[in-house]
Amino acid sequence: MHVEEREGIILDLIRKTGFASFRQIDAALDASPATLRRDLARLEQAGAIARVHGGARIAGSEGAKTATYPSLAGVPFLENVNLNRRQKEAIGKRAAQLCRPGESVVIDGGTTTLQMCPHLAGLNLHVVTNSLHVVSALLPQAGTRISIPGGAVFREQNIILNIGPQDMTPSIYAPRVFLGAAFVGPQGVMQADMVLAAAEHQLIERAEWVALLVDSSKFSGPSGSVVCALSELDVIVTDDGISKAAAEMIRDAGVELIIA
Amino acid sequence: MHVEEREGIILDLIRKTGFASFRQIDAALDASPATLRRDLARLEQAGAIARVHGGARIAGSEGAKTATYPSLAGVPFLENVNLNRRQKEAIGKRAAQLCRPGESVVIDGGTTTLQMCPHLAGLNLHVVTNSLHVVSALLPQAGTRISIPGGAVFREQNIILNIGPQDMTPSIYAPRVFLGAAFVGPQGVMQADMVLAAAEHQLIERAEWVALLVDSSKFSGPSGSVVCALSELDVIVTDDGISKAAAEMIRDAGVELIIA
DNA sequence: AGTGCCTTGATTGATTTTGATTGAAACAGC
DNA sequence: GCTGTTTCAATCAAAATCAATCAAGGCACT
Repeated sequence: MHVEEREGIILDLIRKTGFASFRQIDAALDASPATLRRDLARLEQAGAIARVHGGARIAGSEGAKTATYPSLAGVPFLENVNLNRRQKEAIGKRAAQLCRPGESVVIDGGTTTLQMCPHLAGLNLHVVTNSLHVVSALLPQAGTRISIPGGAVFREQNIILNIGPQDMTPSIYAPRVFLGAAFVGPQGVMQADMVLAAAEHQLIERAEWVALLVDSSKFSGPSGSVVCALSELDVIVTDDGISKAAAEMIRDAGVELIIA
Repeated sequence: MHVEEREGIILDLIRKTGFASFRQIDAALDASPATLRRDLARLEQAGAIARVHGGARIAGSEGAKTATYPSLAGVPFLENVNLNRRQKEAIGKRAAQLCRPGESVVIDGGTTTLQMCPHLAGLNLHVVTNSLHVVSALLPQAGTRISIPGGAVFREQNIILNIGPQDMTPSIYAPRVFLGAAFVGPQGVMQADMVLAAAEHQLIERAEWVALLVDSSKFSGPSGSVVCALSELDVIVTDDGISKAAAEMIRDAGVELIIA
């Protein structure tokens, strides 16, 4: 565990709700309190956070004493990359095994689906994505063909979205889709924000097979904009932290459940 | 095992996740730590990576503190970026002045046109581009809208090219085009490679106004695939190294010549 | 073969990071 | 106010990492 890695996780923790107690940070990271305090001191020095007795909060939010809601809207999603990173990596690796060499797949944007990318080298896939992060991650893989839909770039979500009447051109259509999501509940798959929900809807509306990649924390939490119903999915890949109730809900909807 | 081979493996390792610890690198390569440290020092000197205690990460991504956009930093561009850099910067800056606030423009890929990007902040432009590098450069500019055509990503050139029958969707059409080129001669504007030539042809075929950005070295050299005739251009922006003969050729073709 | 140059690997000591300990400071309850 | 508990900061020793130096080996060229 290195300095930057720890600082990234700490920042993610703090940005998640605007505040993180020292105990939370200590529980999340495997390092001595002294080291964590030094990390906090560095981050404070850099102006990224403001320390208070017992924890730290986002710098520049002095006025907002009231609890801020966990909001993904407007927050560049890369900040969540380090959250539950271990699980996301496992899920991404497992999901990559679902790919068949040479086929065409759609990879949605999101921090979990992004973790598939390192494991796709050598499969000679044709990847269709609307995520600039995915494009960036796949560029070094010489054997992977990349196609993207045209449209406007939305910088908060770092996705490309065609908001006109046209949809993805048929020439870059791929039948199998790997989807990410912010929350999953009985109402279906959800995204934190309408733009993302619309983007994902574009991706799956003509799909023949849809896999959802989510870490188990996504099965509880606030809700958002509905992308699709659970029954529209074929597979869900998640980690072993999933509750029995959630697993049952998934099976009841007729969706295959894979624990990475 | 040669130097370049090792450096390539190290770079791949680092690009895989954006960071690689020294132990990982040491485990992956059969060379002494001293040699690997020398490799890292060279790569850092070249600006490809940034070393931190315990490892190294991609240059330009300042940890999780600021890395919010997908960065193409570290993605191989043409070696040309630093070639005639002074001139290219001047040309880019001058060409940016040709933009009118709020308008829609097309910016072609290439090392010269790329130099326009830093000067476009605040103009509230709508930029249409097929270059991933341009997208990357414009992402931090909050006021600049970015649109891209759909299609396949060509990694050598880092451009998006629609090779199907469809062309750029009308909704992201922009009438004024800033073009780059590899070579300019009496036969017209040329690119070193057919893919690039085809991409640029797509860009200008419906343009109402075309500016060509080239440093003066481009007026002599080998030729390539023709993109368009000189007479199809409206403006050429170049540096003061241009020869009298070339300047005359341009004026004879009825094209305005701007020396940056 | 001999020379000079470059790359590599090993050794050493310096620097950085880390975890534990201790005393000071802040907080909560009475 | 006062006291017990928690949190914080400073210090120190151990471990890890880094940089500098030097000798050995490879390669081109004479």
